[in-house]
Amino acid sequence: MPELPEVETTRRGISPYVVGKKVVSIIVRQPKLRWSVPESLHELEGEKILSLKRRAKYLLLESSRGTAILHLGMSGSLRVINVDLVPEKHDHVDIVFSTNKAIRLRDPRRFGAVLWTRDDPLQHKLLRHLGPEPLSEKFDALLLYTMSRKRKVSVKQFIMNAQIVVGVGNIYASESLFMSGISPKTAAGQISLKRYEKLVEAIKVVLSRSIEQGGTTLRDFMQAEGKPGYFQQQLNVYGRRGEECNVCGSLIKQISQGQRSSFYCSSCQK
DNA sequence: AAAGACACCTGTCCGC
DNA sequence: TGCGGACAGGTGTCTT
Repeated sequence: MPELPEVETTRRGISPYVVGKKVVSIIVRQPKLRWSVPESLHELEGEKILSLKRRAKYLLLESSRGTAILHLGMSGSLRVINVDLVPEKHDHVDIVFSTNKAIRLRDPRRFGAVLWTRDDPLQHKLLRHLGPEPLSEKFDALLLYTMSRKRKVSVKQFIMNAQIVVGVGNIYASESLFMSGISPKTAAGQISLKRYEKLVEAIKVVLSRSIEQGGTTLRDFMQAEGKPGYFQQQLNVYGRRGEECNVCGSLIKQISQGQRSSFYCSSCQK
């Protein structure tokens, strides 16, 4: 479900209910997520949340004793609720605050994660080797150009590789490639610096626009307060197989790359 | 080292 | 209308 814009939308939505608030309890109804929820997570109980940060698609709830690391996987969402709201089937974890509000993790497919670290979360095994944030200055055309030389992997899979750049998931990879006029099938190593400049600009524009719109709701993504995202109205190719290209009218194609669907316009993207 | 396949899990939608 | 199968917004791990 969530790519970077959806995770960032979630972070902004829950932030007022979390930062500076005291955790009174953590309820784990289903510990079997992607990894088992560790017992040590309860070290957060009694602690005040000092900050709520995002790195890639991970959310980091920092306290003086350690940091909870949350990931929403494919189907996870976080909602702000009143503590007495009856949990439903896939509501696996609640972090309850002294305000009588809680953040509730719902995740039907259970590809998400809730972890705990006492150390610098950025040095955690899962975060340590991540590439730059796409909306930071560290992410630029020269980086993509340099990292891609001699690489035969398709450009679409290349920009979805979190070691190269984080946060570009399946929707926004297709959308960014459309905006920059690059075919998803092109080998990463064959793309010029000039074209990577276009691609980097497109990734930044697509992601920031989506954040402004509250993310993309395809099926079930909801912001923390229950509203859907609105960016799906601006999708040019994702999920539009067989429909007319908004620019040239050709029919949008769908192919499979690395067992993920890619959507593109074969006349606008070369 | 890079690239590809597969794993994890449940819900929904498509085609017959 | 019902059913099986394909597919879904992610990513770590194993094999080649």
